[in-house]
Amino acid sequence: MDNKEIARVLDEIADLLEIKGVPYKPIAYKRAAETIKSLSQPVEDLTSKEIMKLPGVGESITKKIVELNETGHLPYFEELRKQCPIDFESLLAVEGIGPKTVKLLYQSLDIKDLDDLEEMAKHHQLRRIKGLSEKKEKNILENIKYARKTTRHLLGHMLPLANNIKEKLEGFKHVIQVEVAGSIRRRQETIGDIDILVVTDNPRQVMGYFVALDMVDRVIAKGISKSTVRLKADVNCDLRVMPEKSFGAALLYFTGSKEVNVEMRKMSIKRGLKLNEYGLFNGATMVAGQNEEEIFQELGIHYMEPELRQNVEDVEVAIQRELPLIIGYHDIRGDLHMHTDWSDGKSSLKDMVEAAQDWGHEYIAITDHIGSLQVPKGIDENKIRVQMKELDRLDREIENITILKGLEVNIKSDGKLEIKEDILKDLDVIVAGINSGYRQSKEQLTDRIISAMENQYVNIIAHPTGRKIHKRSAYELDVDKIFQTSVDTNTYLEVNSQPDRLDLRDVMIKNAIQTGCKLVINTDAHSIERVWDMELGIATARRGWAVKKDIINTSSHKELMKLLVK
DNA sequence: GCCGTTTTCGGCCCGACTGTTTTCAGTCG
Repeated sequence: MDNKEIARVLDEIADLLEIKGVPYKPIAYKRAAETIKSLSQPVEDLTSKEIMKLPGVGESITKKIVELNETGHLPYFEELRKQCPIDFESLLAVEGIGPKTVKLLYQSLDIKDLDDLEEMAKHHQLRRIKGLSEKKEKNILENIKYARKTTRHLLGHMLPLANNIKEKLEGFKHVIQVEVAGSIRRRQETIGDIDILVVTDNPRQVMGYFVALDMVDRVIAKGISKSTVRLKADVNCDLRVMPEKSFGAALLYFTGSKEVNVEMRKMSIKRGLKLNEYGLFNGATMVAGQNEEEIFQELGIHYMEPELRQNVEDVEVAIQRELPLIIGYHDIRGDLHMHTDWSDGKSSLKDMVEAAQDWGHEYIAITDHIGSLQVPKGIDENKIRVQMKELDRLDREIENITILKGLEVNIKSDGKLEIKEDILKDLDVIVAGINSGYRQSKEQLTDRIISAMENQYVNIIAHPTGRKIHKRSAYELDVDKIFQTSVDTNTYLEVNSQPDRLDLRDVMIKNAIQTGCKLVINTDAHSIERVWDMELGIATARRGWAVKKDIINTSSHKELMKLLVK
């Protein structure tokens, strides 16, 4: 069983125990589920002893994980489920419904899923239950609609929207300070809602301004300290007003993650302090709160970059003061995977170069697709020579940026490259990727990538796992083998910055780096606007604990050219 | 069920908001 499935079982056990009213165990199962979810390797590959060492996993849960791995079944879980056969995930997705209400609904009306719930609500059965009411029934009916269509949104789509709202607030006279918090600040690859914090001298005015912004669809709640709106982009946005002296504590708290918050509060208690969204307190005295840095400092632990605030272990590493100095947003000096209208791109060569210059790149590689069945708009082999001359001309014409000549080539299903090799030796950068035949076996796909890496001209493996968020999962690969071959052959694995790819993803990046791999962060941009996706790739690398030296395109042009020789 | 710079037993994050609570439980973040 893979980690996701095991975590799901543990999660559901927690829900089931919660409903039965068992105290504390649900928290334990939830925590274990979180640990398994964030694991960078399959738990199947671990021994019992190793599993037991994982945070939040003890003897009892270890036994259950091993049993699941070995037999695919867990009688303990199946028994619990038989006692209450409820679709928790969908019911708990309804705003305002928690475990207690699920229990109440099940016991009084035998409600097991969203359809049951909607049926009963429509027929005004909920209001008859003691503890519920007409108002609650109406709320539930309204919220079912959102629960049904709630999907998480891509970071790449939400980040510009959040920044736009932030800018509008910054321009409003009563706003003193404003920051985007929540999962966007952690740069999580998908986002549930947008959280924004402000300091203001006039909360009422700010709230009025906020709910009237042109991107707002409707107002869900409007108060002096908190307002929630539904944006036209089909996502909720919360605005909270905080006192200036608490801004850092609030930012820390509203940035999360939840697990990190819980862990930091526990840690504060151990130090005789109390941490909440208003500050860090010693008795009644506030010892820190205006900014995040001073809170970490007072606690005597490493400052945690928002991208590193994922789980309990991150806090533990911060306590040990062993967090790495992760790559910065200005450390990247070039983009080695870009397309133009010579193939399937939308912008001209010159426009792409100028966009890259605007971003601040010192060098870029133009890597148009070779024409093939999959990429009918690709550049044909004769035209490559013409483009090469054009690139040389542009390189001379445009100052302060070096243009490298490259290509993106398809790795065929037999592992060979879809191009005659004699042309490759005249190019600076070869990006190879799988753009067809994802359905092969794990062995075949692994061998395909490995034989591409063994090709003397291939420098970069593009979007190595092929996943597309919300569309398709990563293909099955023997990643250990691929990471090792990457090290052995000086072939670099890409962190692709396209909003729905972000591939390699964070946990994989962490693993690759531990194996000794060097990576490259590329945009794979097909138009000038997408040159700015670089920020998303960097964010992903930061979440994967990458430092500057792990990423080849933090090098100068001169150093880079050495790295591109196999 | 897990865990240990108070602990192998006895705790387990915290505050705000909502609804219907007449003093608080449930939910959320």
